[in-house]
Amino acid sequence: MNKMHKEHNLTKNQKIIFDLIDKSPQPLKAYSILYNVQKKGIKAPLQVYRALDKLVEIGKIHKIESRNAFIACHNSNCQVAKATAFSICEICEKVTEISSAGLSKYLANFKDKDGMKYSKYNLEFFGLCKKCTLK
Amino acid sequence: MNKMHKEHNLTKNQKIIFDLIDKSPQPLKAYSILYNVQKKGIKAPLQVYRALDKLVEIGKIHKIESRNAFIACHNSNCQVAKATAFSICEICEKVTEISSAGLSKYLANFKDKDGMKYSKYNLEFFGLCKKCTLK
DNA sequence: TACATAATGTTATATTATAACAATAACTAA
DNA sequence: TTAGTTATTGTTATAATATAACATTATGTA
Ligand SMILES: [Zn+2]
Ligand SMILES: [Zn+2]
Ligand SMILES: [Zn+2]
Ligand SMILES: [Zn+2]
Repeated sequence: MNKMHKEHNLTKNQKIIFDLIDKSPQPLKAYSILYNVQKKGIKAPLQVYRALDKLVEIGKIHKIESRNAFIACHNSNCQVAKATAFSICEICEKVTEISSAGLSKYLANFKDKDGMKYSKYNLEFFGLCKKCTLK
Repeated sequence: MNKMHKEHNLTKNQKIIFDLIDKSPQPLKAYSILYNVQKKGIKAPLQVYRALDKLVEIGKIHKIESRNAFIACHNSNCQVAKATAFSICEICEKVTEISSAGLSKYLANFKDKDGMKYSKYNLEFFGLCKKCTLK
């Protein structure tokens, strides 16, 4: 396998599943992924979930928790899935990863009154996207 | 009970389920709730989910999305479940609702580059609580 | 009253996710 | 190289989370 790239060397299943998610304009759910990759030999839910777990772990995809769905990371700053923010349209379900230096900085530095130390966060904003606002 | 909330007259099932969640020191999952209220005559998952949906809608409880679990609101500022923030310990799973005027203000005013208008957000911080840090 | 709305009870089913175990592939170090 | 180790895969079964559909009962309101 080609080792020239510094990117993670995805395995066969991981690559099949990442490519599908990466091409999708909206988040995909696990069983929809399964249905779409069955022609490529991935037959069981666990094969999908294992690839998803790994892809989340290395930051290639993110899970949209409120939707149980997965989206490819398009934010080059975000090597690992430890600081994520998304906007979600409640009508058309369009999801966009938010890339804001100000927001990242604010949240990375946030400290609560108990002095708890945070290593990770996930933020989901909900509202109407531009398109749906005009309707 | 928190009187800052607008008083909703909870129905019988809603009250049984809210009381259970309110007394719990940690978030409860739907089927654990079901198990615990069966002696009070609530027999089916749907009875639990319907009460949970309503309680979330009126802001008496919140769903911790990353855990599929429910916690009572102890934040008097939080009339409705439109602006929520939690800290979650990744070892002991202790969850605390964050009440920070600065954070609320920052997030309520946040605007992304597409000019999307947000009506709601949910933020989950992950890390180690004080107790687990000392171990 | 009569109508509308909300909540309940019940059965069945859909959706999301993991357990357990055997086999293979890939990586590491003597 | 070769054995030991770890990661990944394949497979079957099952657990955990959540909703559909429909009949009934309670509550609010004109
Ligand atoms: Zn990202
Ligand atoms: Zn939209
Ligand atoms: Zn609250
Ligand atoms: Zn802890």
